[in-house]
Amino acid sequence: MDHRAFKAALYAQFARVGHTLGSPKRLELLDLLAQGEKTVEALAEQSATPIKNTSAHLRALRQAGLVETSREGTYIRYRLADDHVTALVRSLQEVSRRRLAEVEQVTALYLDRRDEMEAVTLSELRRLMRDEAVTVIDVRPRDEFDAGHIPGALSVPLAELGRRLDELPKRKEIIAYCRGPYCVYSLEAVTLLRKRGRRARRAAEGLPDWRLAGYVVERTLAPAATR
Amino acid sequence: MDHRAFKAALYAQFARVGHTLGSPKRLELLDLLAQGEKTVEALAEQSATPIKNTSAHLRALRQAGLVETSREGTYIRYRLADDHVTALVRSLQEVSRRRLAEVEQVTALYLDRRDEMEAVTLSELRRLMRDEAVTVIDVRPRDEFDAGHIPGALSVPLAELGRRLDELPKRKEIIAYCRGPYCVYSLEAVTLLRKRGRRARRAAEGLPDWRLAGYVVERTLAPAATR
DNA sequence: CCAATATTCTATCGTCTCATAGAATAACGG
DNA sequence: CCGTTATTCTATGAGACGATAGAATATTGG
Repeated sequence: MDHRAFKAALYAQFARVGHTLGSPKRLELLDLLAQGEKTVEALAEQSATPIKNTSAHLRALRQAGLVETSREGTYIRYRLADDHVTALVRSLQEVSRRRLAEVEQVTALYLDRRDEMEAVTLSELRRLMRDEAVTVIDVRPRDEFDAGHIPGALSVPLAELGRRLDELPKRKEIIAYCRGPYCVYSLEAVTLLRKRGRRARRAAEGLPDWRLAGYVVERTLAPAATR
Repeated sequence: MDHRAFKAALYAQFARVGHTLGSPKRLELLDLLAQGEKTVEALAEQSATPIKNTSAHLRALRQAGLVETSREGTYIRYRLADDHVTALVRSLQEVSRRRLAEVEQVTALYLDRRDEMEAVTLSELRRLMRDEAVTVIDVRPRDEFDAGHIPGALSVPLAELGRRLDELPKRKEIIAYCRGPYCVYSLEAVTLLRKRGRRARRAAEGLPDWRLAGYVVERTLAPAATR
């Protein structure tokens, strides 16, 4: 085996992984899976994609070694193969953000820029929590909270936030976090909270980023209901 | 613009970058560019690809925002858009390595496993250099050395190593580094050095990784000859 | 302004990929 | 062991992509 053949084989393998990152749906699935393992059904619903397509994409991801499966009754659960996959996806997003003006345009259309400016970094958040200066809420679906959350955070899924406002202290500032830098749950939570007269900001990143930063992640013991 | 449309647009942009990572040649070009800027001609030669193909791939990379160009006389120089791109490529390689048994098989065919075991990590290397315990040689082509190298390292391109052995101290251990974890220059250098009775090891990673680790990189002032 | 050089642009053909439909498989509940 | 549910496998047509050939562009030097 000579130089060229070696290089070609090597880069062919890298490209195999790279190729699976070339589809919007697959990237969305990876982002969802970064929140914790999920069934095909849940992934299909949360990505608004037919189950058959979802299954096909998941197969591609598995063949590239990015995700793994395990069976639980008639359900099959998918999860990321390891944290390096999360890091890879985030790295891709980071490069995209810096390089593609389009992403800025797209996000500007949806995300209010002022909210972004006020976002709390994870290290700041950590300090604020240590000082008990803030109330932190996790506005993701409950199963994602159960699969892993910031210790001390309250699970208040976005859908429940409106009717559970009383549970939250009135004075302390509230920090909402969700899936990641491009997840809009925390943004909507902040908007709602402010409308109701609370002081609130969003975290700049989400739970997967917290994990990647090496901070402690807590799990709810009783395994979550599916979904 | 609603949730789904926003997400779709966002992930479409990420996928645009991801897609360009799906071709072996493009990944190879990115790896080469991580060593410093190069002309199309140099890239074509070093990747053993026709210029036309190289140009086409470079165009794809530029459209995705991963590389930038500048003109210098009749030559056009390409360079990575920023260090995040290097990090992305390394992240991809890391995930590939962990996940694809094939990469291990491929590398095992070419890289001698024992050499890998003895590789010096960059932080170790840094310590050894501080103590002046080793001689460090950069076995990449000289233009890559000029574009950026470990301070204190000697430029000894692999092709010149055989006839320049006298320049290297006889007692001190020699550490060779090159382009990155999968570059074979340093491996071949170590093999040659040992054959000639020197104590030698390779660095586990290359110059781009040194840069990413945040260590100081030195440049040769007189801009290198092309190539 | 013309020739030479480096590079890109445009167009073509074969190949790969995607979405998706229909059939198949695997585990559970009765 | 049979029906049900969750999921995968197989097959197919439309479209996208890669390698590459030929024409075009931009800069330099005369």
